Amino acid sequence: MDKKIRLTFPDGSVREYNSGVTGSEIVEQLNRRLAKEATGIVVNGVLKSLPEHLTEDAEIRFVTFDDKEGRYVFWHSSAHLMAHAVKRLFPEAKLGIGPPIEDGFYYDIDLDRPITPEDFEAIEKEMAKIVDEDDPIVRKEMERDEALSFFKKIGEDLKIELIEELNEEISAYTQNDFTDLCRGPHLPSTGRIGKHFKLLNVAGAYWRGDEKNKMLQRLYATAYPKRKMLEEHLHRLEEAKKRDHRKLGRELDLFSIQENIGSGLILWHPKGGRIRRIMEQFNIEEHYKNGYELIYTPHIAKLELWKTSGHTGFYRENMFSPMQVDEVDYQLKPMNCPFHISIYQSSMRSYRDLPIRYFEMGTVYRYERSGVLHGLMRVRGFTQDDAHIFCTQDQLNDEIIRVLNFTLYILRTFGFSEFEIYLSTRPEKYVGTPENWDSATTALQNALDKSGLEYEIDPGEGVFYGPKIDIKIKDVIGRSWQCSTIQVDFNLPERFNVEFTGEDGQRHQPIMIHRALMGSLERFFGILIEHYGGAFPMWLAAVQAVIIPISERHHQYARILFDQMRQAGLRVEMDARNEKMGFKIREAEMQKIPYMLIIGDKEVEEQLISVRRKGEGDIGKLSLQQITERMKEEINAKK
RNA sequence: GCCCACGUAGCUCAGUAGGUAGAGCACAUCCUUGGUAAGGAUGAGGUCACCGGUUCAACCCCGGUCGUGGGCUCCA
Repeated sequence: MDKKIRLTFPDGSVREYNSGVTGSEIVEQLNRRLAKEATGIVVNGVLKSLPEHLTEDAEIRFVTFDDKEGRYVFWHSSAHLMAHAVKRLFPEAKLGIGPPIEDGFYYDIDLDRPITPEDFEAIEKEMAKIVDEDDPIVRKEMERDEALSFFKKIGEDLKIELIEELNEEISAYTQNDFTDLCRGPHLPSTGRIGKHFKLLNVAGAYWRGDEKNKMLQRLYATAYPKRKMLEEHLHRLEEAKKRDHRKLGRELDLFSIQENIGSGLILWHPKGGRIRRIMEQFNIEEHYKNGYELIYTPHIAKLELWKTSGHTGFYRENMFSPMQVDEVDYQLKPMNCPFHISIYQSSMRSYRDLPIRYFEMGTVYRYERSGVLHGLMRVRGFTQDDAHIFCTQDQLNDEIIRVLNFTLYILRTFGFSEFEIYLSTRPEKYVGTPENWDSATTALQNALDKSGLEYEIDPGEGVFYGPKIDIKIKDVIGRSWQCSTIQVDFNLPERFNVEFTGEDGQRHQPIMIHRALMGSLERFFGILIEHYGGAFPMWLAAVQAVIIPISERHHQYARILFDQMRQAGLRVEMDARNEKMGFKIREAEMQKIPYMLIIGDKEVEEQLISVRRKGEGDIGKLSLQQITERMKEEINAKK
């Protein structure tokens, strides 16, 4: 009855409480502000609801929306709130799962009638009503049979399916007329959620992510404890929309995708083409510096080649259909590797030749299901900065380190500084010997350790032919994109019987590394567009400066400047249109051109140039030589 | 591929109980020669994604196809 328990707080202090005290009670006494903000309590490392009773000595800490765990609770309860509202409006709706996600939460709902954005308001209204009711959210533990009969009674078939597979303790949370199967934890009452929520969109999602299952309607939404936070989040979404590479691609005339050409096939317009050329040139030069040889290979080859490589087996669903030429089947290439191997095999290789590093800007075609295509990010024809390294076992370690450093150098030059790195190890189905896998995995891991970079291990996530390192880059608004991949391959050397002559005069099989740094140029370009919001740094900008003569009598001088700057290798244009200066400046700003060079009477007379920097405004007068130098410095600094 | 939504001028979007369409920007011509984010006038521009059906009549209703978007799944 009067049992006391000792609770340890994060600052190390220890207090005594009556056994059975709840988190809510403790935090009420402790700190009124925290009491308002706390969404849950962590007891000995386990996240729990505030109203749960504590009966043992423990270390405790309260979590708020500022903590990951706190947000989890907040959004989880928000998901229940939304489901509750949906059930009130559509009692026949059946509930799937409704977890918190990165920026909010969703709930999968089985309902014959499609939910449309027009319904959002009604759902939000009902949610607000439930918040006003401030219904206590009560946990109840259930026996399996009890849970089954309860959810059967209320017709929640999908929940039944979940219960049948549950091994842990079964619990449900009830708020007023709504009960949901749930592990929890939750906020103490619906009023604690507040009204700063918003339904964002609705999309189809297969029950349990399996396309053989029924398609449910997934309602996405978000919620925040404060109005301002919700507004900021919505603002971020707006920002992301503004940066959308598909929108910018059109506005800046970089590329297009056209119906009569085909889905997932990119047309690079002149400005996009310029930027691509710069990306390629830089990339190729750096590859030469790093000991690679540039090669070119065809876009199609006999189907037989792809049988040898095994692609017709394990890669079949991603390949375009073969075409017949002179009664022989040919295949559009989905990868470059077999060609690189064929070049390797065009003559005898000695251990003295290794490592051999073949590099290609290889254009490949892959069949992607229509629903997954997305601007430049997911296409059916793309060009990879692809390379294959053939080396000995002894060289593997050094090669991986080289590749890793090279990758990071390239990515950093393009303006990315944050990375997420994953090491994927041997999956259940694999080729090669466990010993080879181990040594290759060790080599990858050693390289990562030496680099001093943080990385995560994805156990069993390797490709069947070898372990790999994937590098994701983070863009300015915090989204991550996978571009680079470094993969060890035990499969192809075996299939093609790739060999070299060793010191001992015997034939040996080299190890093969596949690697792409930017990955797909198309996708990398898309990421760059969004990363820079279309305002490319000088070294990448399609147009680095536009010359703006104020009136026709300045054209002659402007023309001379234009020619000279072009001669100096700068990407300059001249806006000789019959428009006012303000108009031309506005346009240049919107086109995100870094420099505007204004030429009027004063400039002609003084033989100077008025320089306006995008986003900054007038920065004064410079001579042709000064502005040329300034621009070149910026270009060389690649900033 | 699947679910939902969408497809009107180069772009952004109006539009009609079913009677072959409209704005702004962009474009062309003319006027204007203008100092740091939109000068003015006139004009041209559309098989209303495509194919079929219903109807006296379809951009609108119905079916199919293609494409786009949000997701599922997969991945560079």
